[in-house]
Amino acid sequence: MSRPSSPSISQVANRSGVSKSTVSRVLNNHQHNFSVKDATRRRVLAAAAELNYRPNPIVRSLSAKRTNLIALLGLTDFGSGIRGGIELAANALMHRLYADGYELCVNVLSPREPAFAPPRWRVDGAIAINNHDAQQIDALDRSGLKYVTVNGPPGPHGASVTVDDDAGTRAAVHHLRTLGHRCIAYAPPEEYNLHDSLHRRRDAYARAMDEVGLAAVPGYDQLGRSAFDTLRSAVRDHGATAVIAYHDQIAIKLLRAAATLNLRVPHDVSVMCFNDLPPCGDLVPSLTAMALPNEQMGEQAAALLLEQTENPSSDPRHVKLPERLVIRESTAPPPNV
Amino acid sequence: MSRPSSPSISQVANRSGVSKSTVSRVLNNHQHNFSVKDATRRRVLAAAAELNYRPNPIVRSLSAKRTNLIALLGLTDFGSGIRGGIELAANALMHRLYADGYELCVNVLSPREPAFAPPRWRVDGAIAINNHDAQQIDALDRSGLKYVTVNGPPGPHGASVTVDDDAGTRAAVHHLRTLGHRCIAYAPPEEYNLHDSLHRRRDAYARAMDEVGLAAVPGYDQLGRSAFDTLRSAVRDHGATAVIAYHDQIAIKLLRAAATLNLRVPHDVSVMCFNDLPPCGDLVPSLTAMALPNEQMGEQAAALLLEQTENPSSDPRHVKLPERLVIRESTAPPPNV
DNA sequence: TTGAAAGCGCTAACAC
DNA sequence: GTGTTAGCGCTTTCAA
Repeated sequence: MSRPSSPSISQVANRSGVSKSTVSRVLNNHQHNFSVKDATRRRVLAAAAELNYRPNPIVRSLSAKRTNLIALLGLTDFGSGIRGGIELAANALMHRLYADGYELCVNVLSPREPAFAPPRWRVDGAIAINNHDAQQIDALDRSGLKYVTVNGPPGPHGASVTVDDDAGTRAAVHHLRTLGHRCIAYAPPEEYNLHDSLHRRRDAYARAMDEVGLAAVPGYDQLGRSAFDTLRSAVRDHGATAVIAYHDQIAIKLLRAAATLNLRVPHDVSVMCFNDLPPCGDLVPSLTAMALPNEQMGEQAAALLLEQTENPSSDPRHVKLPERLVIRESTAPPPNV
Repeated sequence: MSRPSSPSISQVANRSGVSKSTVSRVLNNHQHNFSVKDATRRRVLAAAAELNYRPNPIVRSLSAKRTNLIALLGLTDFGSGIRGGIELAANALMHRLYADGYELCVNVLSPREPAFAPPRWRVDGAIAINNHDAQQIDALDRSGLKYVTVNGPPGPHGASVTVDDDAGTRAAVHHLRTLGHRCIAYAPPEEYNLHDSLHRRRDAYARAMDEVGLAAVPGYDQLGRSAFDTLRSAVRDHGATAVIAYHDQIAIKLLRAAATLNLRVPHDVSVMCFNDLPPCGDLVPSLTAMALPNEQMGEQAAALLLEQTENPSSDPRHVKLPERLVIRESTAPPPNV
């Protein structure tokens, strides 16, 4: 309950024999209407270093115009033991922002807090990750804060970084078609989720199949079915020789379902998935995957946000990043070729 | 850059026609030296509700004695795309604290920030997750803050929740021994990490083998070797018929190594691992695992911390939670039985 | 080139 | 019962 003993700006001021204002101005490198004698600056910097002084970024935000704080929104829990690529994006993002002199602040975590509510302290911008729809970020959008959505639909006034699931799906279908497959199924996740990739990939599949003159295998739009049922229906009832899975987790279940059904992968049926995360490459057979550009998403998000905060009048940009086909063991020509 | 428009306590005060203090006292349910007319209380609550007022928890911590904030320390990045169980612990912890009226606050994230530095705003307690050693939490320990370490060694003045790797390892060896195995290897992770489980499990393995009169298979203490090399050496050079893996990730690589070496699991070699996380149960073969009590760790951590904060003179407690054997397909009697 | 003082949102000690 | 005021750590006017 005791006050954390980290040094305050007053202590630095005392130690260096100047006022708090001067300390603040020196440490923040103020140029406007301000200059210091070199000796003073050095004394201040020395005192700060000796005390290991670090300003409290949130207190600073009480009064400062610019805070160098970027809020990371959308983190309402720590994951469910199932990890997605978004962590990789968040890491890349953090490092990029840091390089530009910003810090990332994560909202206080509480089940009661709305997921994308702008923070209650002042920040220079916000990143909304994995928002399901545009409505979810309504409050953020109306706050006037500059923001970017990452891997979710953009809001009216924000920039966005998304992933080109359309092209990715087309490339996936193309890959399988080139191998000789003519009956290609799509496996939605076993469990509902609200992320828009759920619809995006499903619809992209239907479109891509249509484009190349193949019929979508029934069941592709059926949610809540087990991987086992999806695979059995696709292969046994509809003659599918390949399955594109919504993500790696469902693909792993498909591999197991195949084993149970005495189907060899890829000999009897090819399996591939979106999102190339561990352990995709280590499975037997290793999984062909449409890799998502996780790190690039983070970097782009940081870049787009900085554009906005540093040039407030610029129009928010929308970037769509390509996915990348990683061919491994789980896809091969169909049995009858 | 514009100030987020979230309402301040002054606005609530204006709207309800009372002073800020009264608003504060009503909303914080003060009892000591304070009572309100019911009409006033209702007006305040109504105004707060209408404005959707939420106090800024960090600003509150500037002056409040008690903040109802618990700091979560140790989160320096968002993960590496590889799942861990600690997220499950953190979730359980958050919900438990929330139920008791606390909120969790995550430090501002920055690569420059020391991992376990106590926050620079006032909190009622702290949780340090996955600390590697006691030294890492030195600053925290000296701060006088009440804290718990979760899944890491305790500090001199803090409570701790750990996992009984010793008993777990013994149970793993017992399981395999009961199946008939006499030559049981241990596979350390491919990549170095600093977490103390690295030594704990390795040493526990050596001890457990010793206790039942079996010889530890050489290589168990060799870090940085690939799963493939570990398995080949254990099976080919030393006749191992079973391998206990440090975690699920290395176990998955062992499965692949086995396939490459034309070893069937579990027919030729049994594989099991610590940490039962997805996709352990979905692999082919599904992995026998020593499950870690992730959620319980979180709950216990919250409980131990609350004990400390609510009864500051009580001695910090140390809880060690049991692991649980989950038998699946990847372990079976050795080939020659 | 620097300091004093006000103020950010909130709580707590002290009035009345 | 309720208001007034000081102060938490920091930045930013305004003065000098």
